[in-house]
Amino acid sequence: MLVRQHTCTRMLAMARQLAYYHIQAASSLITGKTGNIGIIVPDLDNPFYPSVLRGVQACAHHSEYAVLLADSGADPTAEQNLVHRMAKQVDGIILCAPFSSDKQLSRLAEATSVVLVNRRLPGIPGVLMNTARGMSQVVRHIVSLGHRRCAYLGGPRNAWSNRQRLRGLHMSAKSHGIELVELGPFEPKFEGGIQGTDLALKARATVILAYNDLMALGVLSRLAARGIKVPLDMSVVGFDDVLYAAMCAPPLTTVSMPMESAGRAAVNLLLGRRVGDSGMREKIDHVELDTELIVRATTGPPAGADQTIQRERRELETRAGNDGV
Amino acid sequence: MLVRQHTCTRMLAMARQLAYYHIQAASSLITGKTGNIGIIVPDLDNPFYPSVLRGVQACAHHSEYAVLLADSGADPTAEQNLVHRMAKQVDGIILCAPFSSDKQLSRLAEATSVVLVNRRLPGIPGVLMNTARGMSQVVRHIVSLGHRRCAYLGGPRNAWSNRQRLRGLHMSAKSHGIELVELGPFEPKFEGGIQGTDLALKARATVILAYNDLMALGVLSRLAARGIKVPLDMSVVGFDDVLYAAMCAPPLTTVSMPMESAGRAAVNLLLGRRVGDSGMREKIDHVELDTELIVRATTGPPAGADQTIQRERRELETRAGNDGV
DNA sequence: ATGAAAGCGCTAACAG
DNA sequence: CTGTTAGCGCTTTCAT
Repeated sequence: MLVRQHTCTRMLAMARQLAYYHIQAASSLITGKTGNIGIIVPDLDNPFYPSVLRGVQACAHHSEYAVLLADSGADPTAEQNLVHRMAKQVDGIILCAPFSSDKQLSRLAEATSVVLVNRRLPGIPGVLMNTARGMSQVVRHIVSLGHRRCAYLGGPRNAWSNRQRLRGLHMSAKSHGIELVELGPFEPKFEGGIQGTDLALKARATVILAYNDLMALGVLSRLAARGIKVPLDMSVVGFDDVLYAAMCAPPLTTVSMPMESAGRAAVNLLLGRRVGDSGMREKIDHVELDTELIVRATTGPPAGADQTIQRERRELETRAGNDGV
Repeated sequence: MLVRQHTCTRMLAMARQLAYYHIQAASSLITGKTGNIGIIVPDLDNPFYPSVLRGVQACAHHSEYAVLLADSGADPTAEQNLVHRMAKQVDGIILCAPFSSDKQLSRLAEATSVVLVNRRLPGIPGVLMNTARGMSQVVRHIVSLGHRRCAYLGGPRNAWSNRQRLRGLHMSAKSHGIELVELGPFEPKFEGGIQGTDLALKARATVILAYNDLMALGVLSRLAARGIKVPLDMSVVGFDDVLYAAMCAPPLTTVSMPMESAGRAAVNLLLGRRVGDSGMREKIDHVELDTELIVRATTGPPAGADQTIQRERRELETRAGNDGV
């Protein structure tokens, strides 16, 4: 396997001189490996996806893979086509497919090696985010602030992660005995949040939990327009921790999703467990990443609680005074 | 070229039966066309680039091309490598390269067919955005509001578009006789805007013009933290019109850059004027897209002007009253 | 209108 | 350890 220094240099020089360059297509023809990995996202306008894209891109390039990108526009049919079109020129596909049915996905997984992001489906590897954990942190947080009635602004009814979040929320809400008003479904965008706000207000919730940050931003905007102070008169919490969540006013309390890590994990999964790899070793084909509540400035005690808290504080002071004397 | 109906159906049936699918790699070997186009962006975290990516993606897929994506991390060296790595498996590359030198870019353009986005370089096709136009609209807008002293929060010193914006600003400022305080360079991000704000305040500007929206958002945040009302005590205008510019509070006055159109235009340029296409026809290799000032809620008359305006209004009323009698 | 054959640049298997 | 060869799936050209 060793080659003399001299020979090596000579070869390199010759290669350069002939302007040689490796043509992937030719070798792929015979090896069957393309050196590409594909990623399909439903909507590049949602800052969530550029973030996972970033992780995918970084990790893939680190492993000398190129990245093929496609935007399905959240349309399952388009998604099908894209996967099939891509399948021929990639070694595997990372699929962000919140809307396709399980059956559709299973069919797709036959065309090529795929790993799902943010969706669990037995038999297909995937990277998941433990939203139940984040959700339970949210509930404990708002309960500790004194909230008793919470509105959830739902995302698309058939989005897997929406069902997931709702499930986590129901569990936590029940175990903490808080009332849950379930609103929606809404478009998981700014406008959806605006719509949901008025409904939540009417439902007399003291805290609004939005399906994602984009919606939460809409909530913030609508609340401001209606002269409702955050977090004084209303608390709001989002989901995702997109870039803007930290930049808005007031900065948004939200559950951070490890989007970039998810992208990296997806690539590793894809590269570690390939299609022809019918190993008997236990397939470690699911990765679960933790989510974390990030408390910023949009959550506080409910309006009613202020007086309670002030009363308590006064009592404490009085007592302290008494003790002092 | 015609084939009988019967033969056609038979072929199709056979193809299906054999689970035939076209392998791009094989044909690319002989035709030299890969059916892919590449795009290299400096930073996926800047919402600007996902937007052009969207345009590229949509347009490419419309033309049956696949899209190879790479993130250079704003590093010219990485960019060089990426281009060379990509060159072999794409028919052309769309390059968002604000930081590379002209010489570096020229060298890259030899490796494959490239089109530049947001950068003019004779000899290399590119899609440009007429920032001078947007900038002049900005200046006219703030002058008409009564501002006389404007701070510009500069982006990276060597970013092409920063130099471009500055040039446009200088021209317009001079012709309208407004004072210009040039600050920076700053990181073209939220944090950069925060930094710049205090400087602009100290410089007693009544309007802050940020290199991009992300910085403008930082300005808004810092201003709020310091209790300075926008647009009452300070006006701010951004650049780009990213998604969030319309969603923040107050909504940001900004110059909209046609990012998605730019992506589409880049693809068309690439596909229309290919490497072997040494036509004598005048090479229409530059596209210029218009930018437009979007006036939202962060610009208003300067603090001092309020009284002036009120006085004027009073005078008008008085006169009207006199006229009426 | 259809069939046959050559060869794109590479890798893998085999011969020296 | 080095050199040779066959052939991956497709397109193109040439012959029928």
